[in-house]
Amino acid sequence: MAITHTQPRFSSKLTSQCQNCSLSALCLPIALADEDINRLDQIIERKKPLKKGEFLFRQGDSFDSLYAVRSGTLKTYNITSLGEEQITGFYCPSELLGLSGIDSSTYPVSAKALETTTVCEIPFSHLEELSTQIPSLKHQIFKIMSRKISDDQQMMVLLGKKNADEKVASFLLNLSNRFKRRGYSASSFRLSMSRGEIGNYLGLAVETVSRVITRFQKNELIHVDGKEIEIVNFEEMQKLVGVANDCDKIAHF
Amino acid sequence: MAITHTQPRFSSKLTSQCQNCSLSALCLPIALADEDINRLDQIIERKKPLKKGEFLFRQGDSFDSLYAVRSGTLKTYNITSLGEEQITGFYCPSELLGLSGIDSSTYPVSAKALETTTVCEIPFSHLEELSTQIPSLKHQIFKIMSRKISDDQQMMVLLGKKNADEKVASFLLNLSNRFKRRGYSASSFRLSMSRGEIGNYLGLAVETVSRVITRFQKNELIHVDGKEIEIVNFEEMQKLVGVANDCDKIAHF
DNA sequence: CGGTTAGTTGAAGAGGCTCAAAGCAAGTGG
DNA sequence: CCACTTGCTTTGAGCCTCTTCAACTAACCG
Repeated sequence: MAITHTQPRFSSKLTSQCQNCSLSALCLPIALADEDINRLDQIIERKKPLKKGEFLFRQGDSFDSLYAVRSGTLKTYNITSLGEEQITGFYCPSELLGLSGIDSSTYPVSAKALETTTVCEIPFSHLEELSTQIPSLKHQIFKIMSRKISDDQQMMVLLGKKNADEKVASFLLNLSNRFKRRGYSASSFRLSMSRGEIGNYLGLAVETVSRVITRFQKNELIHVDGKEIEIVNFEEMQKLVGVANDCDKIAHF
Repeated sequence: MAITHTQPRFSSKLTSQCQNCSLSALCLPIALADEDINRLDQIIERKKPLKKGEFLFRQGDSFDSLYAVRSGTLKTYNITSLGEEQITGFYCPSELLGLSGIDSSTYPVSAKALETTTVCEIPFSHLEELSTQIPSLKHQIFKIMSRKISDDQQMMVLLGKKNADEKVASFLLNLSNRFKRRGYSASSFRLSMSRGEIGNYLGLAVETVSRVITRFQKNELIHVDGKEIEIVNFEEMQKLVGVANDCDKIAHF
């Protein structure tokens, strides 16, 4: 489990790892009192980094923990009856994964690192126990799960109603917003997933993704260099998406 | 709010409405002790029936309550930037709706009755409070939300990867399973939604839905009479879906 | 290096959409 | 009780978007 808790736990001077963490404002501890953060901090295990391609958990593994991404990126996916992979989400730093495992006591998806990735493991039984003692923590969990539900429903709209251009534009703007939230550039970032994974996620063929991205570049909406993306014309991109989607959603977070 | 609580509340002889409700095994109270069910029962308001087309709540309304369907059916949908409706779910008796509103304090979708419908209103602040006192209730809420998340992800797979036949077959088998769970026939049921609404939900044109259903009937997979559906050949239907989807998911419930 | 994987580009084809029209059921008013 | 409206469903025909198949390039790695 490789935890490095060398500091006395309830010292009022020495802060917990959660308090030091640059993601704490986005992650679970939001709106918790200092002493509560310390209690949460105690149940969290910092795991050693995953290398690209390694599993955090596999579809069918028994569910024990939620995970918060500290650095890197993961994808979750499940294997369809035909043996093909279907990606259900990408996870960036500060984002929580594993929520879908609570119900069935096994993870219904696999989680794999797209690059070197570190996570905080949050044993769910401890979290649940702690949430009994800290109502605001429980509230926070409800909110996070609720948000996941409405985000997924936006994704359903995207998959059901949008064409290839709209899908790719939505995807890029969504990533842009997620980077922005944690203080990185909204206009310039690196895709940690392949074109194939983007297509899989968006319900498009690889070739279509490639063509759309190339066309966006020709029309000077974005600038592309391999996995490096720069969004040049935000207005046009948002017009493509239909303005009212991802951006609004991120705004009220 | 038109509640008809004529019985003394904590009598050990007179059971609560939740206990009498035929849906209690499927709804929230599952796994609660009798006295806890009574406490839950107290915060629940039975609302007067909604007529077809009436709103339970509207996109943007302030979020106060979850709702459990007692009878009838509802759809949830949101309005895209182009002003078109996008259906995000259908809700049958015993199913809970409103979960996506917890995060943002307003409902991100509208809920409209597809036929005469009655619901139980569960004020969320009360539920949350009660869940502090009853850990198993809190656990139950986590599970329900988690299940919603994994169901929605299955839906994303359906929308992203499946063709028209597979979508319609999945939809019908999913409904079949939901009817079965609450004791109705799995093979014979009535669609409370129009072809247009099915198409909207599945990301298909009305015409396509109509054609697929007609073809299923020709191939003797189902028998159709307007909104009445009878599934004749389950094996073939499940082959279409890919076997491993909805059915498995329902099985481990 | 040769081998492998990821990405791009072109051409052909299919699945589902759009448009248009007609059938059908339920309700409304004369 | 019938004519008319209204909304939902079905069916046909043509078109368009995206997929599939294939070839080619670039990058990466033992």
